[in-house]
Amino acid sequence: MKRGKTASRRKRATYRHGDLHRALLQAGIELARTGGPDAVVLREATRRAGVVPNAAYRHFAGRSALLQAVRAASLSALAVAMETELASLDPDLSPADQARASLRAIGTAYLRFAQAETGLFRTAFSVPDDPRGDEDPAKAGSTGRNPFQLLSDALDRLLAGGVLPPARRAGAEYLAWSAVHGFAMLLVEGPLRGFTPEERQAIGERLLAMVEQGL
Amino acid sequence: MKRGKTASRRKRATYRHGDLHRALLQAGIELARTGGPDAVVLREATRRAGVVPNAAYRHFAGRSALLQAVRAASLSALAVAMETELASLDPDLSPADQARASLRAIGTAYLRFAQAETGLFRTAFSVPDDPRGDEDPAKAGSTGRNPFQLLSDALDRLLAGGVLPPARRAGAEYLAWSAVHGFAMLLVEGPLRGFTPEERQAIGERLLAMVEQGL
DNA sequence: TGTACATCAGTGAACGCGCGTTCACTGATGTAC
DNA sequence: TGTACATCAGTGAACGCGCGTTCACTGATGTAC
Repeated sequence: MKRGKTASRRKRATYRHGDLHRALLQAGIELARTGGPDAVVLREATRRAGVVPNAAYRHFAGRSALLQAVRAASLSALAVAMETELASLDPDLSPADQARASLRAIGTAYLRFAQAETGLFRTAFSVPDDPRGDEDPAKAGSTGRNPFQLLSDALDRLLAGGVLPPARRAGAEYLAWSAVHGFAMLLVEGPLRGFTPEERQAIGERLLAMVEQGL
Repeated sequence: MKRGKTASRRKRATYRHGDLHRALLQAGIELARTGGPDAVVLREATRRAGVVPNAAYRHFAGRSALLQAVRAASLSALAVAMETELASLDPDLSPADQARASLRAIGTAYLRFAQAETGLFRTAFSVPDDPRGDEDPAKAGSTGRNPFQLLSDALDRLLAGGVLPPARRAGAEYLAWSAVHGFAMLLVEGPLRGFTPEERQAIGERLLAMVEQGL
């Protein structure tokens, strides 16, 4: 039986792998998707790539370098989810309504991503990483903005639309982020795991309303 | 050099330990305090208790049983922190102000605990555990109420004081909890680790104001 | 008050596990002549 | 167009590590007589 190692290594036509860096990253993402950051294990990634364990060291400095790359990919996937949600907004709204809608879209995308891609979500935020001024494009979506920047943009629109008083703009990212992040964490790996989809949806909407109201 | 094992085992006057159950739990709590849930390692706990590894099995079914006990203790410690904060409130306030103050006290205690006892905080919420209807006294504070129940009590007071409209009472726990929990997580093991104490304090206060306003 | 004995808390030794990482190697590839 | 050769991606074997857990044991304690 023992598949994997031997089997997939046989499959390779050539002695060289071809694109091992990519394959390892892909395997790492798959591991994170299933089991979160702790599941990103060097040996398992090489197994999935059909390669001997130490081969990974030609492409990554070590396990933590691989994990780092997987984290960047997770953040990028979240950014893409936000961008997709934003793109679906009605462009004919007034600036103020547009701004409100985009903040909700960011929040909705965040909660959806956390629930649909739990492992990647947990991986994305598993390690400290100050979002202020982080311009790594590997963490961005297709607009080149990372999740934190997309949230900031939405808040800027609220300010411009006259919805958010200037005095409350500074640091508003952290208030909105905290609320949505907390709910996501409680749902995803916390005590609210048992919530039904209906409960999740209902509380999620009320949470976004609370943020909009309370900001 | 090699201290610990030999040294502390020698210290024991009698062949029997005396209160190994307690000692293991205490060691587990200490480990969690320093390194979070993953740091609760059976062998290390027995080492600290000055006992051979398998001795733990007389008192706990296995590692996960020990971790479970440590989690309960962490929740209990959080409940106590909340109770302490509540006890310091001015009793002469109007019911409405009293209610508002107690919700803030709960939130403040939560954020303080997360920052002062990061390891225990992370341990407390590391595993799913539906708070609804969990009456385990090991998770409660000295009033017999666990953290979730203390939050519910505060919201009930807001309702009774006429601050919170009845239609918004149901599920309000999850809105308040999410906001505070999210901020705590981002501070404690997330991207906001780099915040200064001043930033933490300022954003924390605004967050609690947002919840009060937006509920 | 003294002794035999059952209980069971803690011992000592050993397992198998999968991990990250290091070493000296081999052989496919692409480049210089 | 053909050949020698340097490069370096992937191999094979091995480390040391700490973990959770199981086994057959031993000896301190407290109870029954």
